Amino acid sequence: MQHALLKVARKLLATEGLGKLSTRRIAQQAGTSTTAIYSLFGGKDGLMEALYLDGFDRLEAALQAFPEDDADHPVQRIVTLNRQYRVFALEYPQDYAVMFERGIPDFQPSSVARLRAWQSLRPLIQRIQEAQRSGFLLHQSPEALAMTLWVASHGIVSLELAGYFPERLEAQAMHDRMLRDLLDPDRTLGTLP
Amino acid sequence: MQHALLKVARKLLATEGLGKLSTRRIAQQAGTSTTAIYSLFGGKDGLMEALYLDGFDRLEAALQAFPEDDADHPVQRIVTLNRQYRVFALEYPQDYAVMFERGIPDFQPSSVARLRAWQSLRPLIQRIQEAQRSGFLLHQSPEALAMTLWVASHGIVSLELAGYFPERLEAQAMHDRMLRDLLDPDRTLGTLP
DNA sequence: ATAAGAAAATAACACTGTTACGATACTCCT
DNA sequence: AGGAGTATCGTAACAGTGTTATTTTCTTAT
Repeated sequence: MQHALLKVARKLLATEGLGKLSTRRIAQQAGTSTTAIYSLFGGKDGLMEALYLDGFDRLEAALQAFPEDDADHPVQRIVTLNRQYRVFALEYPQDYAVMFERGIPDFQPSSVARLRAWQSLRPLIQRIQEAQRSGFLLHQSPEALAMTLWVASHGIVSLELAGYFPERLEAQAMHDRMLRDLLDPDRTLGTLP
Repeated sequence: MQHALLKVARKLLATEGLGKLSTRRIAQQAGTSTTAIYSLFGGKDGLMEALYLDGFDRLEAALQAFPEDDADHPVQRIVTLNRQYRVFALEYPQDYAVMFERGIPDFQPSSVARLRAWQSLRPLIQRIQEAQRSGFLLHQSPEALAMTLWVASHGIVSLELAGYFPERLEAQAMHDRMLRDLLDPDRTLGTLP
C-alpha cells in the first residue's frame, strides 16, 4: 500500500500539479482511505518527503545515465551534465518545485532528506575531478565549482519554470553562456574589494 | 477598502507566510467580508496579482535607492546592486516566492504584470550601460549581461531560501564569486561546440 | 487459537476558495 | 432633487482541504 500511494502521488503530481495534490484524491485513486497516509507516512508531509526523496532518486539517475560520448572533452562533459539537469527540470517541473522551490507551504524536508539531496551533486563533482585529472579547472575546488555550476543551472531553470524566458532557445543559450563563463580557466581579474 | 485589503494581505504574507494567506483571514483582519475581494480584485488570484505587482514596486525601489558611493568603480556598483537584490530576497522571502517561485499554485501573473516585472531590471541595465560608457564590459550587450547576472543572483537566493546554504556567509561568498566570474572582462576561451 | 499490534474505514471538525442572493450605498443623468 | 443603475459587501451555502477520534479489520507472533 505504501508503494501504491507513492506511485499514485507521483502520477498525480505530474499530471494534475501541486495544487490538485490532495490526500483524499491520492487515497481514492489508490483505492484506500486518507487514514492510510497517516498510518504509513505520518501525514501529508511524510508523503511529501517520500516524494521529495523520490525526486532526487530520479534526478541522480538522470544524471548518472546520460548520453556520454567518450570522445568529448572532459570540460564539455560537465556542460552536457548541466544541460541534462535542465532537461530533467523541464520534464518534471512539479517535482522540481517540491525539491528546490518550496512548492508545498510549511513543508521542510528532514535533515536526512537534505543529506540525500546533496548526494545528487556527486556525478557533477566526479566529472569535475576527472577534468582536473586531465589538467583542467585546477584553480578551483571540485565542490565549490560544482555548487557554482549548480546555482547557475538552477537560476536558469527556476526562472524559466516561473514563466520568464518563454522561449526555450533563449534560456538554453543563456545557460550555455553562463556555463562557459564559469568554466573559463583563464581568469585574470583579481578579487573585487 | 481596496487599499486596506492589500495592506492586510501584505502584512499577513510577511508575518504568517503563504500557507496561512486565506481570503477569510484577510477579509476579517481588514474588517470586511470575503466578497469584497471578489468585487474589488475579481477573486484571490486578482489579489495575488496585486501582491505580485506590489512586490516588484518594492524591489525596484530597493534597487533604486541603495547606498551608492560615488567613488566606487562602475563595475563594483553592479556588484553592489546585485548584493542588494539578495538582501531584498532574504528580507521578503514570501514575496520573493510569489514573484519568482510560483508560490501560489495555479497562479499565473497577467502579461501586463509580467511586463512590469521586467522593468525591475532597468536599474541594473542602467548601471551596466554606465560602466560601458566608462570603457568596461564592452563585449556584451547590456540586456544580456543584466539577465545573466540576474539569473546568477536568483540562483543563489532561491536555493538559499529553499534551505540549501544554511550559512549566509557561504552563500554570500559564492554570490560574490559568481559575480566576479561573470563580470570578468578578459575572457579567452572560445565558444564551446 | 488466541492475544497483540498495525492498518484502514467512517465520520466528524475546522478550515479553504467560490458563488448565489439580498441588502445596502454610491454615482450619474435628467 | 429624485430616481435609475451600478458597485460594493454581508449572509449563507457548496464543494473541497488536512487532520483526528473511534471503530473495525487484518496480520502476525506466541
